Amino acid sequence: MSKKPDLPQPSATDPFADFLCFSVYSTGLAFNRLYKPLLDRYGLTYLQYLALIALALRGEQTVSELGESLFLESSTVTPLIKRLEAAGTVTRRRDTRDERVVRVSLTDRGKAILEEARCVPLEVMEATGTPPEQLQLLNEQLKALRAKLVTKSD
Amino acid sequence: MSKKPDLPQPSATDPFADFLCFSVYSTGLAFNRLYKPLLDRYGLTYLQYLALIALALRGEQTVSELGESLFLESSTVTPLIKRLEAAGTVTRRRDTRDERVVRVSLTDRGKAILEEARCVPLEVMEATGTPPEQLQLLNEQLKALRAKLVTKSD
DNA sequence: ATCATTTAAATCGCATACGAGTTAATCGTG
DNA sequence: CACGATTAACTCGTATGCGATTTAAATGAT
Repeated sequence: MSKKPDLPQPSATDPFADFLCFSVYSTGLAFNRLYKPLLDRYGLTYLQYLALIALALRGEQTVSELGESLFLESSTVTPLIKRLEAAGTVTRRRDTRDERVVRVSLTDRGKAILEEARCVPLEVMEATGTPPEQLQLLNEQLKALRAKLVTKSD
Repeated sequence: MSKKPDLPQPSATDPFADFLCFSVYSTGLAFNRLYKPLLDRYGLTYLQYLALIALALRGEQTVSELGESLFLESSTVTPLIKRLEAAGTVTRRRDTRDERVVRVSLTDRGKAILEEARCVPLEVMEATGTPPEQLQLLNEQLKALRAKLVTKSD
């Protein structure tokens, strides 16, 4: 009677694993844990590292723009960049045209640290033991999903 | 001359977007933001909600086991479950056999709240506007990636 | 020009997150 | 059974994260 065979039902024994939001969440934690000891050597946290990368690749940005780059609110970005400033890796300076905006840019020291840490993401990607094209595909899927989620939360 | 055409090179103009770890990170933030207002009605944070789900689907767990379920350290789980206990959604009780371990379980109130919030994940999944089978595929890829990352960070 | 509105950044309170270290209970080996 | 080693949970300090509010500056409508 065409009864359904036992297809490789991914997690029949553990329905908790089937929450996509949880997989995204916990994979993020796993990335964080893998990066942490590698970045410790440069005195950077995971988020601080991402912020420096964003500044390196996109250039000087206002606090708001950096928030958009990192998908963070200004209430998170402000203390973040203050710590980076204290560490001497970025500069904050008020726009003379519009005193409300603060422009953030990498210092030479920030650039130098990024240069030293150049190999870190490669190490992490190799640690995944997954072919690059597959990682790239996953990245594209996640970006598409993120785009949908962002529009739904305004 | 079979010159490569302009294939849809995903992010030729924005290399920052090509960090898989960042896509995972920011998609997690996007999920959190989408869930937050929906869970507010039940007095739950995103993590508290995930913890209740884990307890509902896997049953009573020790603090360590719940940490493994959620991929969290005990230093995160302990305050989390204390807040849930204060809210009356879980109980903490010392194992009589081994006074070191604390067993966590859902209260009736916790179960009732989960029941009320039953529709939330569906709402979120619908908000993605993505076919379920595609979400399922993405979930499997992420779980595989997470497994690799976890083994590398011990 | 004045004053309500808007806007950018910062501030505040709360809840994650983790590593390092602590405490208390159990285990293991003699 | 004694006692060092291990283990489970907890505590503490630091760094995210966000929503709500605040502050200060720029805008805009009359």
